[in-house]
Amino acid sequence: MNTRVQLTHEVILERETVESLNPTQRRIHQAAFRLFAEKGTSQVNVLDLAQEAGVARGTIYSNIDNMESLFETVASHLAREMHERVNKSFDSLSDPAQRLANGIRFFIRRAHEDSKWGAFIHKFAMSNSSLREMFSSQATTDLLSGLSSGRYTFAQEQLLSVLTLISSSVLGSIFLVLEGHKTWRESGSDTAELVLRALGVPQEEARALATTELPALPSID
Amino acid sequence: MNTRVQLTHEVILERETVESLNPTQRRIHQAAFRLFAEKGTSQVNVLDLAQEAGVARGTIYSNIDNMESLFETVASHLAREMHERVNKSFDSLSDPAQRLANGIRFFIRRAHEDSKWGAFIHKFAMSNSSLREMFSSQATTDLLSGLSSGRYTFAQEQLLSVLTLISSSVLGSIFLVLEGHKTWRESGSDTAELVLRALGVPQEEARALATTELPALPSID
DNA sequence: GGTCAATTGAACACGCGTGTTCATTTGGCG
DNA sequence: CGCCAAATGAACACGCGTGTTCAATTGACC
Repeated sequence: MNTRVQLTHEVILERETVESLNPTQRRIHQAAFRLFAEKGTSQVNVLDLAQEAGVARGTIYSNIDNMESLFETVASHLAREMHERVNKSFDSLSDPAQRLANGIRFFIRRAHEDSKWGAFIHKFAMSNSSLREMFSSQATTDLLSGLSSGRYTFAQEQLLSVLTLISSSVLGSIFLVLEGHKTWRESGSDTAELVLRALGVPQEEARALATTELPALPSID
Repeated sequence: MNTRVQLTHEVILERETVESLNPTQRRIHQAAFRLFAEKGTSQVNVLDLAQEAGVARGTIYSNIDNMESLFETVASHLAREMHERVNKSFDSLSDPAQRLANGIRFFIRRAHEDSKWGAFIHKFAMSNSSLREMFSSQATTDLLSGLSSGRYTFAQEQLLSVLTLISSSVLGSIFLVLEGHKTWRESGSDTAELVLRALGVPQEEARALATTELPALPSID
């Protein structure tokens, strides 16, 4: 029972029937999220999961198929949730450069505020397709509109390289914050500024865009 | 029996007595390198390793202590080898921006030429300290000298963020190449150009520096 | 109070990987 | 040829995780 949702730039994410999760399943999924973030997929076993969820081992088996699909569900749920909240926040912003700067900083701030979330993203953003799509669908639209409005100065053929630069530096920055080597403010502003400069935004302007007051992430519904 | 080696910028790598590896141990280490690259640390078991090395299971146990130290040895050997070769190539280059561009492209080209190497770097560059040090020690010197010569225009306090941007975008680019989404030439030049622009190098100059003929990596001894 | 679905937790069989031991074989070298 | 260190591979005990079954318990709801 899945419905398909068309996103801004020909990227498709599956909408899971999250609503159909009963309380027990929700606890299991939340526990799984924490464990995956801490230990990585291959290190999470059923017993740990049961204990973390405060549930008996048998309950796990009667509520999930296997670890793999559980992980997939958790990851795509995460991707969808973040994607929607960021998009919602973008409703009030038209400047693609400002949106990009804010997007970058949203991710980095959230990794700071919820280190489990940050760890999860950092571990799986490259290997999981839902998360990868979240990153690229988020940025592609704004990159293209920024290009055509002359705000960015890179070649169309470099789009994929630019996308990769953006997502990987966000991940690197999240890592920096998680390890405590930088505050999220510094790391977020620095990364946003550097990325904008790479795209052709003049230094002073890039700095300004990267250091505005960052609004709170809207919640969904 | 380890000797310490002082690198250019107060970064220390251990010199293993690689020479002391007998032929059997060398085969085991090389097999381990391949398996770690393919499957990740936690998925390599003794039986697989023995088969890949063309050796009996008992031989593994009498030649290594455990997987963990084996991995550590392999990783730091890799870091040292690459570090030395890149450094050697830099002997003939004085421009920090040209060195940085070439360094970035060396990594990406090598990942293409030896996909096992690329996979290993991509998997472990962030989590292994030897590999992390290789990245940062490689770049820090040139970043600082480029800063003081006015070639780069970023703030000293952003050094760590810049280092992170560089290493993570190289990793992202390696991923792109490994997945076959881009050729190493495009991906390498794009990444080098984008990074230089982020540091303040004007677009045309950045493009030129990122598209020069890339020399072969020197071999060591 | 009775019903029923969900949860519990113990028991079981199974596979896989570890690390050790050891009798046997191999192959290089004096 | 004989020596000896290294390599072999089978056997063993062990721990851990899986996935299944099932009788007993819980607790929400009518």
